[in-house]
Amino acid sequence: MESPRWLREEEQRAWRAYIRMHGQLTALLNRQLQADSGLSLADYGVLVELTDTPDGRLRPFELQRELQWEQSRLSHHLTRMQRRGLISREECPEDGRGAFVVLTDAGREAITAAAPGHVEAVRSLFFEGLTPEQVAALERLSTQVTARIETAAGDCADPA
Amino acid sequence: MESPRWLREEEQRAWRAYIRMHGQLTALLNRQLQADSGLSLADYGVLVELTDTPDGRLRPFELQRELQWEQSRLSHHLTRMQRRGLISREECPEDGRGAFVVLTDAGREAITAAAPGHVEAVRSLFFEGLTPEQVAALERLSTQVTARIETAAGDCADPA
DNA sequence: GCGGAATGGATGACGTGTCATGTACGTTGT
DNA sequence: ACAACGTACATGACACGTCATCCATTCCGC
Repeated sequence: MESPRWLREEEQRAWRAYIRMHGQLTALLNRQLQADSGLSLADYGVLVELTDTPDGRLRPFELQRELQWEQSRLSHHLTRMQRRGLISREECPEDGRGAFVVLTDAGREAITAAAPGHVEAVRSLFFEGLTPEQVAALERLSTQVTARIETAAGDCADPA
Repeated sequence: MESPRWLREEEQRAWRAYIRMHGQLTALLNRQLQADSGLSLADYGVLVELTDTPDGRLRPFELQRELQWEQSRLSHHLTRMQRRGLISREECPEDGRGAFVVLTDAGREAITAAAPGHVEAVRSLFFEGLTPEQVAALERLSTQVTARIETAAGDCADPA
């Protein structure tokens, strides 16, 4: 505790570069998506998950597991998407507490229209500047960190 | 345009892993910072910039350049930080339009108290899981992408 | 100097995210 | 059977971020 173990200089630089990169990247992606199709990245994520299921319907808790969102964030966001007609909610017969989130036709059209432009933006802003080795390294790095984070979070929630 | 050039599978995986990692990471860092010191990551960023100057004062547009924030976001955030007593605003003598953002004593105390815990969280959640090569690779990758993004953004703002 | 453009900054409206809490239903143990 | 607990989800309050817009001042060409 005496000396709080600052970051080494390379770590500082890497951290700042990373934070800056992510901020710029998501800002641009969000703007592109919003301008071209009226969707946010958050909307896009929800719609992708729904589109990935055969019948375009999921329980909120399944969506939550996939997106790794807070429950209340998801609930609020679904309310807003419902208001805009992108999804609808239905009751769940086999669990009186539960619900279903259902992709509407408008929702399916929106994601279908938005996807090509978004994918193209991700590619041109991000992947086209990287070598395959860098892409592989990024995946490894992200996976390692995520694993580390999840054990850390588990520790404080479930301290055996 | 005919076929919208989807991402390759490795890219898909890397992208999803990256998005997931970043979400979890910032969520945890934000929570830790908030719980331990009542600051958000945004507050922290502003206070760091101010602390990095000799007299703890900056023009808003300088802050904006460093943080790469939207101008109105900065303005709103400064208003909130001012309301909480972390900073104050002063008039700028040599430019009648301008202003100064000044670190208050409370602001300096807050960042001083918050920094060790935050740095430790960044280290333990992020850097301790990575090799020096990975850190270096991350910095290169981030720098490359940022450069790419900035030329792209420049292009559409200033199309010669 | 004067009119127009550019710059520094603030603000209101509105969508978004978090925390704390509420509610209703299911599950489990006795 | 019923109390206790857990799970699925919603909600209100409030902080945060973006967009469009506004105001004041400075800069620049004439």
